[in-house]
Amino acid sequence: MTKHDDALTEPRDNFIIDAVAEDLAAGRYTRPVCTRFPPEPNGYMHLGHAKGATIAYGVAQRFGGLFNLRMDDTNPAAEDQVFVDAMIEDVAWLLGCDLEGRVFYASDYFDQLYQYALQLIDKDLAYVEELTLEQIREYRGNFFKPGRPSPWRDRPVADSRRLFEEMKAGQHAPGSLTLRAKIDPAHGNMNMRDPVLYRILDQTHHRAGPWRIYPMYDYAHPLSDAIEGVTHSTCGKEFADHRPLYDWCLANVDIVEPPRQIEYAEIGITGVVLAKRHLRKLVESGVVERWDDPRLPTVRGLRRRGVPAEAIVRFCEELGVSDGSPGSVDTARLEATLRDYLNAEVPRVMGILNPLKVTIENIPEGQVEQLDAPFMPDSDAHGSRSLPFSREIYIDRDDFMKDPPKKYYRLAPGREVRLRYAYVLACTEVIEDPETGEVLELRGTIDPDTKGKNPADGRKIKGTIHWIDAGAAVPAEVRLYTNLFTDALEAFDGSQAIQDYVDPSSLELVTGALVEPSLRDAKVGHRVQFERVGYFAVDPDSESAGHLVFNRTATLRDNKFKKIFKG
RNA sequence: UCGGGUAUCGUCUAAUGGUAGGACAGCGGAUUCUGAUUCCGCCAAUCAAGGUUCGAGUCCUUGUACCCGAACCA
Repeated sequence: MTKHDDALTEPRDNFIIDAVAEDLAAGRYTRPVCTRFPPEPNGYMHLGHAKGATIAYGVAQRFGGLFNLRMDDTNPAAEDQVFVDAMIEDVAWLLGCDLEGRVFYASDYFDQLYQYALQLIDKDLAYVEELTLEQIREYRGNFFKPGRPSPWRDRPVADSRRLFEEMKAGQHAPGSLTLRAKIDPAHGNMNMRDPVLYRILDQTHHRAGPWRIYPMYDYAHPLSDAIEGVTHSTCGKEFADHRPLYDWCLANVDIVEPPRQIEYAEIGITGVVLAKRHLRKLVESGVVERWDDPRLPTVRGLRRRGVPAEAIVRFCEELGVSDGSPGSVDTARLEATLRDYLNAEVPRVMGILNPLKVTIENIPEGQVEQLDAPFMPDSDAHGSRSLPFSREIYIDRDDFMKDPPKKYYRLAPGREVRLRYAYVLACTEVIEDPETGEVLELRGTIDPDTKGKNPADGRKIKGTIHWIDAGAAVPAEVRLYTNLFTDALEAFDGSQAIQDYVDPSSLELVTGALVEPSLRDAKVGHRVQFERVGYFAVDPDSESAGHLVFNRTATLRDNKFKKIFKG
């Protein structure tokens, strides 16, 4: 079922797995273990969803069971088919599976759900309410004040049944009537104070068609789980208070071996905003262009940035599942997992963000040497390519300094560096703009006896830099991303405008970059490491832009280098 | 003030009455034709107070702190 080799095969044991194992041992279910990921199709999938999907999928995998993707599409006012399609695509990509026909819709159960509601009415466990929204709220009380019974609570069963049928038939105005469970108006748990089961909506369902009554989450969810044969229904702890109602619904209609809801602690990520309304605000206000902006924590955004699905899944798994109180992990954790994956999997190439020309005076004009360079050092994993090398090359401006500090072991006047996979280069001359002092070009010589070996006289070359032959360099655009938000986000409590926390330099556009010739026909999505620079992926814009566009997926760690300049 | 939940290194997470462990972050060092990777080392925790027990992070009592909950949203 999965295409990911290592990531999902052996999820770590956790308290959910223990609970499922206990249920199995106790013989609670005669059907196979089945879990589900139940997004509402009213937005794009993000990291928070990814964790939920990973957990549910992992439990199913662990027990050789089934995994359902179910659209919790019970509120047509908020939902849309484009989100349904996007969600299916994202989940399939993330999990690396084709879902094998296991995509379901709560809206497909509307008829069955209606029948169950009739059962509740007939058992005098549900009644049709005539109170308005405001009245219901007032009657319900609050945390400190118990609710009191609705005057319609003891309406005869036959009346409720007739009214409910009329609601379905569209004979009552939206908001005029609801169906309520008859549980306990004064219950300590607010969810149990005669919760609304059905409301009338003047909406046609994007999938189910011309319905007029729509089930509420608390009613539709447990029954949808049961209808699908779900055994274990995982969700965030914010639903723990809903579990009694989940169980009540299942216990009072005609259902055997009811599914079991298990809540785990949702976890935040520092520096990341997941709330749908804030994400939407960022898109609508134009802070980011689209939902797949590589700075967004949406699955589409991460994917476009070059983050592999396996890395996301592994991140979710490494986080673990706990029933503790929810906290926040540092973004560094995501990056660590990402780098770990990329480091092991991605080919090395050379790319220059800010080119500086170097003329090598002891190479004759017109001479081109082909140098063999592996795509993965010390490994045959990706084979190798041939790099042209001639009199004119480019290096990165960051790799040259006129007046370098002591520990700077790259190029400087009179100093030597190793050109990666080539020769040792000495800088003999710096050509500057006489007015601005800007370095225009360097001249130097190579030591011809240093290909594949160190200088014979034993001198140590401490630095190695990347380069690209001037005649073969391919122009490219590079987009450098950092966190979308400034550190001020820490103080964000959800009430301010999220746009005010956006870091305007979170995207840096580099238009004059150069990449090595092996990348000329790189496909969209292709991931590489520009040696010494970072990890990059080819952006879809490459197809329309007429040149290669790379997104920086992650930087390389640079813990030692920082110190050279910061003392 | 009601209901539910949770307290373990800075962070996330193990330890199911028997050596408090791992990962991330941080800090040292070694190796390196990527200042990457890799390797080694260091730092660092059981919310508090009582109790049960040969033995408590785990069980009990009391207290404290934090999270969630008052849509005809999910």
